[in-house]
Amino acid sequence: MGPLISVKTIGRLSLYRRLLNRLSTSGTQNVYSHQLAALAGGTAAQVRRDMMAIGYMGSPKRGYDVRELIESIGNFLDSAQDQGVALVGIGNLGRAIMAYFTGRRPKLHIVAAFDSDPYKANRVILGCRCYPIAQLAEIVRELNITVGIVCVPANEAQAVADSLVRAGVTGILNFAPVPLRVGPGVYVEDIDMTMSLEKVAYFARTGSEREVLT
Amino acid sequence: MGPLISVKTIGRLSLYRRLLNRLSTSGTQNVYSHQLAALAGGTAAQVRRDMMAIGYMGSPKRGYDVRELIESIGNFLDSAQDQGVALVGIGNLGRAIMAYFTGRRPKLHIVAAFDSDPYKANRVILGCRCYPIAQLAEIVRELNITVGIVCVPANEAQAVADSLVRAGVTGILNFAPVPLRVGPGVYVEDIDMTMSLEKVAYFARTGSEREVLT
DNA sequence: TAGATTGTTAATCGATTAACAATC
DNA sequence: TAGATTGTTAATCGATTAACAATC
Repeated sequence: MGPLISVKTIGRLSLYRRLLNRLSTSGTQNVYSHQLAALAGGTAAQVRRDMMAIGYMGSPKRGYDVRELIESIGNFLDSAQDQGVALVGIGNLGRAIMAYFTGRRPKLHIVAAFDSDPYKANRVILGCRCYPIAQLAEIVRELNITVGIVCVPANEAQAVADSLVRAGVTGILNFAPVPLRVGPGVYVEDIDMTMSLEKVAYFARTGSEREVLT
Repeated sequence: MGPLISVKTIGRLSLYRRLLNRLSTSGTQNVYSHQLAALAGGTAAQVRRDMMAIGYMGSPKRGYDVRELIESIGNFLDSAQDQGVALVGIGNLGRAIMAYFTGRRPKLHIVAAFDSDPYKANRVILGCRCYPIAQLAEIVRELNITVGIVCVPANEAQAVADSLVRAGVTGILNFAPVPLRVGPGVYVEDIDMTMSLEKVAYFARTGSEREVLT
């Protein structure tokens, strides 16, 4: 059992790594907490706390070593073995997400896609095999898939989530515009684009002095 | 100047309204805080706090009136006039988002799209006129657009955001995998799908007892 | 009335911020 | 050394939770 790390910290680590990769390719070898904070849109103290949380120590003289830090974050975030991902719902959004994630992370692959529409199933999209949703449980078990991405309409989302969990999935990224209810062993991250757009529209209208709240 | 409401509350109101609309179409007339909380994945106390924040009062006997509550939330969230939205970046994700939001909210329309690729510009997608990015400032001002959606690659995102803000946009929904820096008068909501997927993969692997943290 | 739900206030909890000694 | 940055601890802040009187 590793150290206890919050959801927010895990998310920031993902962001830090991407920012560090960009720095690295442009030749930067060291970075100070306030520099990384400026890039990430946070505070220097928060960056240092996050680094302490994963047990990576900097030095007062040179800050953090970019290469070592990327590696330390990878030790935390990345799985040792390949992790399979299932995408459910191959509509516009599903296909865009498939294209977006393909080849982005070496250990994290979308290895199967599912759709209730038989015309969408039984083909190959971006190198990923698509199946009818009736085969979901079978394929998820067979391929040892642990992560699901839900891109189906709101009224199908809960049933899809239930099927995924029953088949052994323990983490779900949910794009359906409705919260999912799952058991205690399963982590769900909701991406609610409608909510986000309405928030933006609201604060675009009423001014951003309220942005400071929370 | 209306009452002070937090970003989180505004987001939840958006969710409540959608859930209430579903209840309404299925004939439900009243709802209790714990029922709405169960649907939204929150607590009853939180729902009641949110209702108090927008000044809508329930009754101990009948809880909240669904129809009135939908209307009260609308008074808060919705603009009196139409609000124009600009979408920048008409790749896979951009087109999916365009399809996703088209016709979803009566007062919130994507009225212009932009892309740096001339082959994508100067056409109509889903009823929305597309322009070369060179015309962004001009069109945004002309159409009084106040909300921008950024779907361009990471290395172009900050420049696009700067252009949008200069042209008068005061709210940005950012899908580019990099945080945007904007001045104080502008609200930015980041949707970082890579971060979200890595979080899900991490907690799918390490178990969800840590999910409780934060 | 009895009872569940409501609005409201006080207590708790966690995260952020500020302060500071240690380090290169 | 001087000085900026680091890890660490204490103070602050905000939100959530719990407790409770008021209401239909």
